[in-house]
Amino acid sequence: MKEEKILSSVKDQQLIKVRREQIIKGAIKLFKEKGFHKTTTREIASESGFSIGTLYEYIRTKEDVLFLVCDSIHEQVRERIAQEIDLESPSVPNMMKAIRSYFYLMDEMQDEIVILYQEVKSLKKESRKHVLNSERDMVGIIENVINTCLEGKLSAQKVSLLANNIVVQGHMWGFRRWIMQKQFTLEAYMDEQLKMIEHAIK
Amino acid sequence: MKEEKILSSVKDQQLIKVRREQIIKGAIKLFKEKGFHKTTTREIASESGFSIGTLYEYIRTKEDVLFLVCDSIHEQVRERIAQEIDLESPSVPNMMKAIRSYFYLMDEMQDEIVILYQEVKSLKKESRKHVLNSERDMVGIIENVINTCLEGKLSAQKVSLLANNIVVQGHMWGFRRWIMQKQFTLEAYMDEQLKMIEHAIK
Amino acid sequence: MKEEKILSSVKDQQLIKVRREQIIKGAIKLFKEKGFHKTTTREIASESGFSIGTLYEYIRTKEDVLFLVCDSIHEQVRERIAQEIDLESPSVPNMMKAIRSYFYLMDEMQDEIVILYQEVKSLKKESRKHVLNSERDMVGIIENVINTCLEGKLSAQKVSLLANNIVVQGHMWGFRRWIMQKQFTLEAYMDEQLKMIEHAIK
Amino acid sequence: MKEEKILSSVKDQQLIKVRREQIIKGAIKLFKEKGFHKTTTREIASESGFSIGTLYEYIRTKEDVLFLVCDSIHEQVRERIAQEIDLESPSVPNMMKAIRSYFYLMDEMQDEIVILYQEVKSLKKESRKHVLNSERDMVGIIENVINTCLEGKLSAQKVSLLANNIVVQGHMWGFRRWIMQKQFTLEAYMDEQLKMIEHAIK
DNA sequence: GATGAATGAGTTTTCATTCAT
DNA sequence: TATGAATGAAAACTCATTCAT
Repeated sequence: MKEEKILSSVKDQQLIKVRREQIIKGAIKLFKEKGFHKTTTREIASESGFSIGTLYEYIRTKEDVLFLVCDSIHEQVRERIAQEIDLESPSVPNMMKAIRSYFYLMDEMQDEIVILYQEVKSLKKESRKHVLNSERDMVGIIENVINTCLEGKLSAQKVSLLANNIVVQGHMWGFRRWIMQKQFTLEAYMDEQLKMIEHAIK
Repeated sequence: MKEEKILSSVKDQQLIKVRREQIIKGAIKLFKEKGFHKTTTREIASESGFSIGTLYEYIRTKEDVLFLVCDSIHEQVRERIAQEIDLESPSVPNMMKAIRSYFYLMDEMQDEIVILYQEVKSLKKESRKHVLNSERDMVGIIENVINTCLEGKLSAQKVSLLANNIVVQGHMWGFRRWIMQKQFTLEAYMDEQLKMIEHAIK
Repeated sequence: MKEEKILSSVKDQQLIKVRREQIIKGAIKLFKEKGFHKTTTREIASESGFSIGTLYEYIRTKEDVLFLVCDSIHEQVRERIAQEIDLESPSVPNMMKAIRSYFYLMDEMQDEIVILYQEVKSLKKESRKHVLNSERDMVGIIENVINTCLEGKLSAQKVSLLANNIVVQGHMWGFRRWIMQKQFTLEAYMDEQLKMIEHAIK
Repeated sequence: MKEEKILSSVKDQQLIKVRREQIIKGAIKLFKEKGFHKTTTREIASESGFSIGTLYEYIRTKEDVLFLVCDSIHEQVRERIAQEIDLESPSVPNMMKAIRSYFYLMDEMQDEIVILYQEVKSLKKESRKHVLNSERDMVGIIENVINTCLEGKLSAQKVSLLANNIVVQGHMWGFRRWIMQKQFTLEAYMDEQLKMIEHAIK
């Protein structure tokens, strides 16, 4: 992980972890409400439960908070997906189940996903790269599910495209909620998308 | 359209149009490079070729510029699409041609699309609604193509979902360029997406 | 008068007079509502019925407008007072009648008087002097009434003080309206003030 | 008092008090010289001895400074008057002494009084109301002196009018200094005004 | 004479960051 | 380690004034 690269003047690693979790939690709440730019460091500090001075003991710049947040969101997604996807007995139905789990997760994490879509560009090159790599990993996980369940029936390119489509379809449920969630229930949305995917892999 | 709702202290409507086009052009260039928040009104003014005072003769607030930009992007997309889509002789191949045209357009307008994805949330409710409505219109156009070419073969819901998928697939070529354009040429991307769509409508 | 000292690029003296009257009328209306500082030259121009460019054909600076206004207010007071005060048959009752006339006038011109109290300090030294001289003239008129009617019964100092008191009592009916006009009708106010003045000159 | 209603981002109440006193002192100096509108917040900050950023830690808007100043002026007057007026043994001579004290105070605070006359209108409704109430209190104090010393000899209306006259006569020594102080010494001014008052209450 | 678009210096206000305690 | 007062660069926006048409 790259989080360690963010410097802190505090020595106690355990404390750093605790404080940063507070920061991430507070910041996500605020970013959901008003976005990164309209949130001030003072607000982040107070939402995190400590003073502005203390905040700056655990980060160097406001952008560090954004990085921490983006990284943490990916971390959460990764963890949850790892828990839910079961590739013990690979099969098309199990692949569908996995995708369904992913969609459920994306529904739960809508606001977080929107943060990623809107604020990643505010990261410096280096951090942005790291975050995009996490995103790439996510695609890799889906690709892996597909490959395992379809036993190489599809070309690598097709698998990659399908995986990306699935990932983005999960996102769009959230970032296009103003249109998708007006016309579909989550179940209907998933059913229809899955049907199309089934057609595509036949 | 809503552009007219942005007040200007200048009376000459023709001049307003010309100046606002300058503003939009300058602002898009800057927003592509550094985003809305990191672009200053002074930069917009000077990139547009006039003084800060003159800028403010044609807009009320910085947010007006963002609205002008978002609206103009949709306007461009709409115009171009209208030109290219030909529904005289509806057929599946013509539908594919239309989608291909749309993908080409999205390729050309990648940066603009990214602006929409990242900055629309900075608009006030009212303006955001207007912009999202333009987006809805875009989906409507695609739905129309599908319906015309498939002669009602698919349910309304399926059509809507398919149209949204196509629209977003056009966008993702741009906003996920760091992953898609590393693995696909534009042609390959379109070919593969179109194949999947063909499967889905069979 | 000093109004002539304000330069204009227009030659036609009659036109200058007409335009400046428009300016004064418009400006007084605006100054009453929002004060000198919060009124813009654009507003003055449009309230006067012409363009900003035309406004600047008849004045040099925004301060000129203020001077025009202050001078005009004094001019109006002077004119009206001259009309109303009749010193043909001097007597204490006639003096009281004159003071009463003055109070009525001050009641009518409350807002204008408030402008003087609040904005004269924004004039440049030169113009301020001129305006203060008009004010001095006003005191002179009242002194004259007193002297004529009391036939020199009071010392010059007493007359001067009494005149200043009367003048300011006229003003305070307006600039302390939030307290005076809550407790007194204009008639009651005048009656009581006149009674006190009568005591003082006995 | 209402000063507490002005928000500060600083927590230390004692420090707020100290800093605001600095602000008030600096601002009064500047307002005396150039008025509220021509004084910039930067000038206020530097005159107060700190940076513009620090100024804004103790106030919200420039208008807050004006309110602080107006409120403080009334506060000073109130304190000083309370000290000087002695109603232990009420009598006409003691009343005269009290008025004299008030006149002395007004002489000392001329510039401050002029600030009130010229700038109160720049306060928002709420703050203006508060300041005018302080002014009403001042009248109340004088009324109280009169009532106590004259044991109800005069009607309530007469007392109110007399008190207002006295208050304004105190002010006019300052705001009409260009005429009064050219013709009277402070002593002569007070003597003559007091004589007239004596006539009035007989 | 009249117009109104263009100008840019100047103003208020914000907020990330630092550092003494 | 934690605090929060101090800082000042930077930003949006205004408006008196000019001048070409």
